[in-house]
Amino acid sequence: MDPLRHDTSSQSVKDTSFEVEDVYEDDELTLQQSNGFAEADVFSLQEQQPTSRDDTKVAVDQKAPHRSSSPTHRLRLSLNERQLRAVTFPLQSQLQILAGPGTGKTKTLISRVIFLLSQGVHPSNIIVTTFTVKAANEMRERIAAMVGPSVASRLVLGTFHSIARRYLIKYGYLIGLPTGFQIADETDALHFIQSVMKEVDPESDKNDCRHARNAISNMKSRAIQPSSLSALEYTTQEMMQVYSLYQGKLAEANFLDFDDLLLKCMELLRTNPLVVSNIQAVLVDEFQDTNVVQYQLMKLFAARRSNITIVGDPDQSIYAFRAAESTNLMRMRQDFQDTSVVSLEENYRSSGHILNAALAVIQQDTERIQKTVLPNHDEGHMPVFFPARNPYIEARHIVKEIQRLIDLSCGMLKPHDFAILVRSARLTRPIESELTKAGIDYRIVGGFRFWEREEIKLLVNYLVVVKSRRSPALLDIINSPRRGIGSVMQAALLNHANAYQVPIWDAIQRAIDGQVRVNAKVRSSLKQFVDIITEAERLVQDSSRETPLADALDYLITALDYKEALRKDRGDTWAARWENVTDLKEHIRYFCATAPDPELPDIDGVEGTKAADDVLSRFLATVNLAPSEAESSAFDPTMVLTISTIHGSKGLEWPVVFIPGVYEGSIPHALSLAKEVDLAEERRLLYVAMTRAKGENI
DNA sequence: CTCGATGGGTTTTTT
DNA sequence: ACCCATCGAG
Repeated sequence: MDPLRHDTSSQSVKDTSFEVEDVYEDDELTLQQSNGFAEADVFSLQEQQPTSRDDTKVAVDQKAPHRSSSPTHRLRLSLNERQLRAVTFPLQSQLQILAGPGTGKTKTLISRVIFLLSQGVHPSNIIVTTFTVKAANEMRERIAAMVGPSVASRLVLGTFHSIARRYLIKYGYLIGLPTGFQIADETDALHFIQSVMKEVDPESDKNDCRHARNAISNMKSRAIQPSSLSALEYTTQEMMQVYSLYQGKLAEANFLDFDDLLLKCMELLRTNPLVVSNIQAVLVDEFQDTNVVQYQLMKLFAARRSNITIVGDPDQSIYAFRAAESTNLMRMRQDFQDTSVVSLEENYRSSGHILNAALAVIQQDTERIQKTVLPNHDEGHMPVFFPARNPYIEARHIVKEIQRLIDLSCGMLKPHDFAILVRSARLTRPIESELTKAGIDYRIVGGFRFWEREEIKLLVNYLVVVKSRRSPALLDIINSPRRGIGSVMQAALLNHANAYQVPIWDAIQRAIDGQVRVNAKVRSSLKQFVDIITEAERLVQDSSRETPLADALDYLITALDYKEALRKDRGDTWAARWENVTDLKEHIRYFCATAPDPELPDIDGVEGTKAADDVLSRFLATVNLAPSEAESSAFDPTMVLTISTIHGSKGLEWPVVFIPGVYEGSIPHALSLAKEVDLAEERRLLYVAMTRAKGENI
């Protein structure tokens, strides 16, 4: 027998299961259950939502033949007692599922969704929020595997941000939001802040801007308005002024930043609750990481029936720096006095020794609420502590250990069974170079994200300019690749734009037309630049093409001679960068071929805006909200090891986990040493990292 | 004016 | 390793 495989049949838990068959056929939901939770074996319910008229496209699955003769979607879930109780908890109530690491949290949440469907709740009347886009996609896939893609695709499922965006696109006009708003990513936001900061404090540098950006985002996450006086307890008059001016700039350019998406959606639902009147159930994953605004949004989503299920674990709250408040758990119990709590205590993931070590870390927090953890595995191996003199020795040791374990297990452990989890993205460097020396492939999640890479951002910014002629993006690309438009020329253009109150794009046009004095060389460069953009725009809008967006990108890359530019400019890293460009091309082709986000259901009595959602805007929104890495599929996925920040590792697990840099200054981070609340978060961070280890009964 | 070379100072975590 | 400020060459 495979000694590394966890043998589930030895579980002491009572196995309970239910099956869903032909769940969705012609608007009828059928559930078949066995030895499960209800007396009736089979019952079916009419799709009963009068407020939803999302019936036009239902026929997709109709070609599925009848139950008796067809292969049916069949699902068997084995749940333990607590999980089952949570899954089948009565509707029209509030439920908190407190689930420690490795207790089957996601499985329980998914099963609850299936349960709700089986109870006749229409999928488009269920909102499920997840913490990342990746988690949302995985969840949709797993649900689709059980109930079919047409049901799964109708769930309103995504991050708070992406769901908010969908509501705002459709109903934003109700609160006077201009159509076609754009989402400001981190770079855009910083650009705006920068220009505001210059006005307020000409001495300010980039670091001050970052600081301001964080401070403002934190206020917005708490729903503090720029006009709020009480905010002065937190921050300075000056900062509030920056905040206020920043909001002005955003509005002027028709931008919403991440926080605005949530705030505007909150405003929308407060003033127009009808918009979510169809919603029968709201489920929130990673509840301990929601901020106040998200909590309010959750309540607003559920305003009609107050049917709320949340899953969370205060011990894994690691986003307080982003204004997440795990006290939302208590807040919810106060707001909804009948809230029930189910704790999942059985840990199916880690060995006993690992759990004990992890608990020893987190129990140092005296404020913490004690929790029962029942290891389902044997004690297993002791975790190893290796004191290293410096990062290079540490990296070498880790890589040697990985090679040793692979050899020792006779290839049973493959590189993809290993993860290296770091506190800060930059700590990966020595490790990367050791891995490269050893010839082990790795991928990095979090940290240097695909979409944040310079070459990717540049090309995306070209697309942004093609779409909107947006000034921040325009300034980013105007001299990249180098075309002789230096900072002085840029300042001149900017000046002209400001003086005449026109967009920078127009200033460029005027320079070409000779209304602004420039020398011939610059003029021809500008002309060339403008031509490239207009030609790309023509391609994007050419509806006779199959993949206009991908074609436009190809054109841009060729016209810019981007490969050559990289080779010339980027020394030894140009090849890797070019590879990223190839990945981007592939990603866009794939994107062109994929279906858009499902539309929100129409609500009787509320006019929705038909999403004028062309490929390019959809793509750009995806880039902003879902900076997931584009999986480079070139190599064997089992031969790839994972490097991730601890934050990025949440919800994942590996047989072997290394946590480098566990020393004061790294974990806990130097910037967190001053305050006990921050230290507590660092402890939880280490706890999360340690509990990623999937213990095996060897 | 632009560009490339040179040298010094640096970085938490992210939707 | 990357970002920035500075400076001299074209």
